Amino acid sequence: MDLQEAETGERRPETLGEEVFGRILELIYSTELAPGMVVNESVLATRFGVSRGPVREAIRRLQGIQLVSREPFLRARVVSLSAQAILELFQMREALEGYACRLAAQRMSEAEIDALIADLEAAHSGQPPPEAARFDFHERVVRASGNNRIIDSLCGDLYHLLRIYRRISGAVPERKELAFTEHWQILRAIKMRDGALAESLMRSHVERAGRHVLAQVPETPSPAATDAEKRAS
Amino acid sequence: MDLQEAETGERRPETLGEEVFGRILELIYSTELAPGMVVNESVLATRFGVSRGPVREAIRRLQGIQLVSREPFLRARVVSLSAQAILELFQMREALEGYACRLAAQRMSEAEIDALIADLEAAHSGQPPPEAARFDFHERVVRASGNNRIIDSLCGDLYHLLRIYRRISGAVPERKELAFTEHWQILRAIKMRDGALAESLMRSHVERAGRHVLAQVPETPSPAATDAEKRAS
DNA sequence: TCCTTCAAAACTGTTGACACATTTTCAACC
DNA sequence: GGTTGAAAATGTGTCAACAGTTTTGAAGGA
Repeated sequence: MDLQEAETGERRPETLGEEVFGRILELIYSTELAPGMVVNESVLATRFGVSRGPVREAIRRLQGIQLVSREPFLRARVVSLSAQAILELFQMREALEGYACRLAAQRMSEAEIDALIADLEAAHSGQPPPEAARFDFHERVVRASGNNRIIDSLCGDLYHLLRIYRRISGAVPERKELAFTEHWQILRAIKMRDGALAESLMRSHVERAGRHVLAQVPETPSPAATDAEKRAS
Repeated sequence: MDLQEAETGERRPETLGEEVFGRILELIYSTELAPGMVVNESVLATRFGVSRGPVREAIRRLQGIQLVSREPFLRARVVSLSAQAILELFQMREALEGYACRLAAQRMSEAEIDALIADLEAAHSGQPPPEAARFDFHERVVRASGNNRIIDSLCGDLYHLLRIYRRISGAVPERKELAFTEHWQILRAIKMRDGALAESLMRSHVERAGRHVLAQVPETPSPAATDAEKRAS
């Protein structure tokens, strides 16, 4: 289980801090570290076979992207988003993805647009892709905006938070069909170079998605906070 | 110069990491650590009379909010924004502050709006306030949006970056007059509860401010990068 | 003179130990 | 039986030393 030995293939020297960061992220995604649970430095350090330094660094980085909350001498915990916080998260997505969509309508080349349309339809009609190269419409549009700051914010920090709560709303067939239609309309607006329309459509789409997630998570202020203590020991 | 001794007044236990973070921030604001200059862990540690641990933590936090750039084993440097990066920064502000403005138009009470109008006019007609309680129109509007995630992003991370480059465009009388007019128009739209108009006006206003900053910083890919080495030694 | 090579210097990454704060335990006391 | 308060236990904050990597700069060759 040692980290050093796991690094067999030669690649450019990655620090332990980076590695541990990714490992903890996986623990959070897999709900082994569920929202509300405590993130213990020593426990993780011994588990990964490293000292507390790199673990501490990784946790601080997770704090930076708001995945764990913490105050000076208190224990760190995986964030447990309230309904209010989820609403705010999707509002921020509305603002940023809407604007990114407007930029994309201005900057994408005809070829890029056509390629994106083709990929969208292929992903919809074809069988589910091999997960490795999954088609992510939102990420594609955001990256097409060309604004690296917005790209980093949406595909970095916010994406991690969304991913925790995406599992909830995933795999609902009817929603999937509706999403395809909305995605297709957005691309149509981009192809027409109507930035304002594209932005408006994207906002509506994100807002709808947000409402859907909120409906699935009606009232769970800190679901795993209590029994988390048990499992941590 | 020791940090422990400087902390004479009793307050709740703040960690050295927090303290050092603030100190380095001040060094960056005062241009003692100018864009492009190296941020050396050991040097700062001895300067502040602490070990490298807290300094390292503070630097990592500065990396998190994108004020210093760094790769694994390379030296950390204060970011030196390119024209492209400044453009992207203001675009993100457009998206976020515009949306915040729309939210503010929906959520502010009549009393809050009137108070904000009064403060705006007082700050404009009256003599420059005592700096401590400076009137910041943008921050007031953003906080009025009620979206904590957007508030943290704009008043936290982005604000630090803007502040470094705000010095450049500050104290230009004609710009100041124009800004007041634009601020006043935005508030008028908010009072009319016209969120779409308020958002549109705020976007134009931010974009104009961005162009103004860009005009002052035409071509300086890394101005202090070269002579920074000298001063660092 | 310029480029290459290679060792010393400087710096960052990592570690284990120690100091301090918080939480929990548990016994004395109302 | 419930409450209070001190001490143990747990966990975070800080430090100094060591290890690995990058940079520096001087010697050697074309």
